[in-house]
Amino acid sequence: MALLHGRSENASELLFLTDDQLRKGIEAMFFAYRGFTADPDRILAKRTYGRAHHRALHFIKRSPGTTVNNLLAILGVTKQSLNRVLRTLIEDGLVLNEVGTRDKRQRHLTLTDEGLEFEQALSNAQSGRMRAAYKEAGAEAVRGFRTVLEAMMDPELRGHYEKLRLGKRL
Amino acid sequence: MALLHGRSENASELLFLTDDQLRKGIEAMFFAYRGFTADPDRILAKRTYGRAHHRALHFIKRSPGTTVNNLLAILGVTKQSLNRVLRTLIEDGLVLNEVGTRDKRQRHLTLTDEGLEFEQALSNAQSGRMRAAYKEAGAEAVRGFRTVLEAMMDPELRGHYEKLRLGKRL
DNA sequence: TTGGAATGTCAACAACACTGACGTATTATT
DNA sequence: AATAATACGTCAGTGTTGTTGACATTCCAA
Repeated sequence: MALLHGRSENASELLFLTDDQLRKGIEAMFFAYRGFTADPDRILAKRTYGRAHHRALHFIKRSPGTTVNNLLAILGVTKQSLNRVLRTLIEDGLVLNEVGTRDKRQRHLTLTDEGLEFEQALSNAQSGRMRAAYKEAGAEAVRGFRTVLEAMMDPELRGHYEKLRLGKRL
Repeated sequence: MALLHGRSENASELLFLTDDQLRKGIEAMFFAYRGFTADPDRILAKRTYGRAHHRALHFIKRSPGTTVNNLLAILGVTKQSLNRVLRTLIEDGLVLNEVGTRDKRQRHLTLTDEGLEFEQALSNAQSGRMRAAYKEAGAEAVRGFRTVLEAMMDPELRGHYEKLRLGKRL
């Protein structure tokens, strides 16, 4: 009896690992990511910008003075792809590109006032929906949300995420 | 005193709604989504397929016999965009395109045996990581994960998600 | 001084999205 | 029966974002 009970308890405990549950999680990620990007996308479209511009602005704001190489590692794209995006942002006066003082090969990236303003508009749009979702779901659900997301990251990317979590200067 | 206590309790309860917490959530979504798509992307690249093919295969498997219009609503793309993907999948013998019996204007989409096999390979790759994340995070975290994701969806898309959750015939 | 690292740029290409226009069945409405 | 609406497919053009590959420049370090 104890054995049977143990078995059934084990089964119910692992019920969240069934194929059906995993598929629901996959679909939830798909649909939620659409919502996640929908609001900033609308703002970006007005400027002929795309998500790549948003991502660059976000991480430059998060780590002001970051180098191109660091940004490449975080974004996970080629330098050619990032360069195209950075060039337009610099040309449009949203990003500042300064030659490094210690190592003059490096370029330090910072947001201009206009860049900060635009990033804020994007951030507000995106975090507005996130805040509503957090509020609706509650603190405990949010903890679970973040726990699962962190477990889904590539270890290497998790490194970048953790670093950013430390809350460097803004 | 009671008032002050009430205030402080309220503040700690809402600590998960700070700008910093929201930003962490945004970054978690970004990095996790990269991990979410990384494994299937590797398989797709071998065939000159992309994520669009994966999504089409996934939802055709999920709702066999679905129509093009229904798929368009779920995927949220234009018919031109979907058509390009469907055409290659049909040409390659992964998807079956059958004229409707009740309404001959409609085309019913189904996976062939080869399509099922390929979709399974993609699904295995993707749910492998998801399973590991679920296992690591635990059942309660997974509940929270899904709760927040569902709250982040567009209401219209949540409708599609809910329908799919009902678990139609496979 | 030489090698390598960091950065930038040019060109070509592919996936995937978009708009707009048009054609063809088929079904629904009047 | 004529007309309108629906479902689907297709052609053409455009834009964003990613990729490779090749090459130049600048600068640090051995």
